[in-house]
Amino acid sequence: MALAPPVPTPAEVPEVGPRVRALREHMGLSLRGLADRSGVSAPMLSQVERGDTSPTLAVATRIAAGLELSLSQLLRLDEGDTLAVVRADERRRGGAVSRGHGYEVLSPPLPGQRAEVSMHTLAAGSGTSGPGDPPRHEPGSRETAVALRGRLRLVCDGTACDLEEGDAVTFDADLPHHFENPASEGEARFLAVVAAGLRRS
Amino acid sequence: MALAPPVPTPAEVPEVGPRVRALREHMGLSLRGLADRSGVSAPMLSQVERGDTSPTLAVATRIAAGLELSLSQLLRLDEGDTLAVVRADERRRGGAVSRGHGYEVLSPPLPGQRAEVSMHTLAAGSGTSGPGDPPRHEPGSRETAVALRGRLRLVCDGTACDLEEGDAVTFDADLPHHFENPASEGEARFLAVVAAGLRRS
DNA sequence: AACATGCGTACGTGATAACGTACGCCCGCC
DNA sequence: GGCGGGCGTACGTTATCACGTACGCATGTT
Repeated sequence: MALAPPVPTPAEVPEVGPRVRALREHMGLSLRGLADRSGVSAPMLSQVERGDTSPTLAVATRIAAGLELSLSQLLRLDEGDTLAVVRADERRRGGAVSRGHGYEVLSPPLPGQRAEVSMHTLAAGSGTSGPGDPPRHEPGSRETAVALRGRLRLVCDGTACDLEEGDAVTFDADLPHHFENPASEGEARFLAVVAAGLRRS
Repeated sequence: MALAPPVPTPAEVPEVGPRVRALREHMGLSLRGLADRSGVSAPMLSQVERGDTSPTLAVATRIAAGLELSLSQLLRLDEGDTLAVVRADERRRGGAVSRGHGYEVLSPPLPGQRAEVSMHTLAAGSGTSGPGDPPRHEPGSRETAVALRGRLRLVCDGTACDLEEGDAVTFDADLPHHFENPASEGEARFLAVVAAGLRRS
């Protein structure tokens, strides 16, 4: 009985085929070449690429490994379009979460956006949020921060990490974390990139 | 890109079983309850949870949907490297693709990395590459660039786009594109974020 | 030309994923 | 106690995944 599920989600099957083909060709590999690397037969790869069959997780993992990717990397798919400019004077100014902290979102609010880029400014002695309100991001997201001016301290999951001008740090953004400007005077400025997986509502 | 090893990756299969069971029980669902929501039979769910079988991508997607997750969220078993710092003096300096162009990669070369962050410097009148060698990225990837110093021109798919200091732009990185410093004197500096993804071709 | 090499795909077979049904089990309860 | 209903799992069948082989088609050799 093809009963409509009670409260389910649309269950759209991902089309990994074109992606596998694009990645394989991007590496300059033939079907048999990828077959050797992955342990998956060339005809199977062809069928997967054309969407004739839906591979097993085990096979999909081996394909991803042959492409030197993790499975979750291989399966990441959404849609995006065109080109969007965010001018310096029309940025979305972030709400003042804590005093001494200001930020602007540099990436456009488009659907299909996979990475949010934001510029942050911290007054001397201030931080991105209080400990009572940990601004942890969506599970699975990763954050890269680049110290552009001044000195910066990242406290991630209880561990502090000091950054000099020009340093960069990458960490799991779903852990509780915040940034501080430890200097007694002078503004600190850093750029943050949060890359997240898909989100369902 | 050195494609040295014929069998480079060991291909470890992810064990989603315990994760599915944990998520299902966390939602207070029985096997049949999740079966109704996902459209996957209860015995199948039981086998998947115990690792008896490796589900198809299609089935795994329906299971994830029943758990109100995307597939990549369900499969997110990226072993956490938690935090990685790239110091300003130990950056991987990019090869000099064209004269007057230098760049450094700020994000660590870890697996599971979803966004590559790099800092670029362009001498006056130079560009990121010649027209003969378009540095387009992997199909589906998206790039966000932030102009940090000087003026910058992005030529994406034949269309030019001028950026002032502080401006940001986001575009599909699989299109042929390059950056230029149109000024007659003075260095330009910008930060680039490339996030991988999928776009239908 | 003819041959050889490598590409992607069609074919047939064995393995197994996925289904529906049915069993044993533990609880709450007339 | 007996009984209905829920749970997770074992069983047997069907659909299909995945493999090895082989074909047609483009290349590039002697």
